[in-house]
Amino acid sequence: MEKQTFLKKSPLFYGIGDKEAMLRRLSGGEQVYERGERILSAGKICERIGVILEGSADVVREDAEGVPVTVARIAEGEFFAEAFACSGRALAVSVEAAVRSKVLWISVCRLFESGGSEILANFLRVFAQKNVFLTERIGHLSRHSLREKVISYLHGVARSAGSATFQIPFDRQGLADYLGCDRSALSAMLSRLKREGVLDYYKNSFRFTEKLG
Amino acid sequence: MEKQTFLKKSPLFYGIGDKEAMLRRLSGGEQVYERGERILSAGKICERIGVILEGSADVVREDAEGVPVTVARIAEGEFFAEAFACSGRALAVSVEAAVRSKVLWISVCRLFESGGSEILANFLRVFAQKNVFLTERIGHLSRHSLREKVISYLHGVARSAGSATFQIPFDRQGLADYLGCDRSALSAMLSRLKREGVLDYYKNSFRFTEKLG
DNA sequence: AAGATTCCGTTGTCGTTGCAACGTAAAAAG
DNA sequence: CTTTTTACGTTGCAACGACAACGGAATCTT
Repeated sequence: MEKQTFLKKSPLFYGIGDKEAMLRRLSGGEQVYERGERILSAGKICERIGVILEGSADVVREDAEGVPVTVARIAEGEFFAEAFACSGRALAVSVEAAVRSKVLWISVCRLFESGGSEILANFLRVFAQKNVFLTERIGHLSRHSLREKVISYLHGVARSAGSATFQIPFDRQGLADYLGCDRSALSAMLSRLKREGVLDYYKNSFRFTEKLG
Repeated sequence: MEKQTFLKKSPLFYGIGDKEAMLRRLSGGEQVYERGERILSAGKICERIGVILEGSADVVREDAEGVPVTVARIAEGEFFAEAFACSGRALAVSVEAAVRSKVLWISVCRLFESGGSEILANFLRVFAQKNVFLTERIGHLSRHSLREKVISYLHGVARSAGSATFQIPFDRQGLADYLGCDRSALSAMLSRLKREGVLDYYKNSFRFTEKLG
């Protein structure tokens, strides 16, 4: 992805007149990382937001026993470390290049000091939206049984779609990760709900058989 | 809490020269709500951020069966609806006054249009920090067993404290809610970890007996 | 001081779910 | 077309955890 493409498509730069000039004001440089190379290390303070222009990167968290676990993948055009950089908190995760990747860095202090109100407003909107998504996911994860987790999630999607028929953006493994459960347990619960007549589904298309809350 | 106290203490107005003038620019008015009165309704678009100047409010979410569940309480000096208002998304929750309460409203469009860079940067920092907290909680909630949830959480606190001895800001029920589990199951797990020699604790004071990851 | 209330740990039961293993179907690679 | 890989569902099992109920300790109230 070219820098121009990113500038054009990213909500961070939406409505900014001279996007390239703005990026020059905010730029913290570009850098290429080889496959497997460490981009950011947990525990460090990061003062830049990273944008993946080419390639992809893995977010790695160390669990309690010190075993590294990949918790997310950053794809082309997406960014990372934004919350840590903007809040000034130490990184809780590390980031590694999954393949040879080009990263565009955005300096947070320049954003705060020489960025305009428009771009700050854009960042605020993006953060607020992410906030809503995270809170939503917490709502599902907080349920005490798998059945409730699944129904809570599917109802949420149905409500967003405004219809009892809807599609989900996950495959089974992805949904299991999102809901913090086992894939096979999820499959079993889905077919149980189908058997009970609550749901019907085929692949990623779902339909609530009963009335919608 | 007086408006001046809020302005002085809130990170939203940190470093703003004339805080009162800024608030006048952003103000969406003040309003008093009686105990039990609906402040915001799920499904609506909200264009203001609410600040509780006096009293407290409950955040109520409707579960899949339509049963209202209180998911959080907003205390004096805290704010609510900020993520929905700033992202422009419809409210996923309702807010009701827990007691007779006074709410200060902050207009988001004025924040975006006539607010300065400084205050936008403050909001951005606050959102980013909340983002980090939410992500942290998701990390704990995503674990597949209660044992892992508890250890993940406690290790996180220990790491923040930089010591194997630390205090937690929850009572047992509060921690159970945070981790999405049953209180008695949590108690049982804690005493099991103590019995196994992993942990030691008394009330809210904890200590890891083994090495810290 | 006595009673009421809250908080916490324990126990027992039963449904649940993580986990490993397997089979099938579809998709991708060759 | 054949082989390989990936995605899903199913099953069995053992461990787990939600839930209810209880008792004790500490705190608050009167």
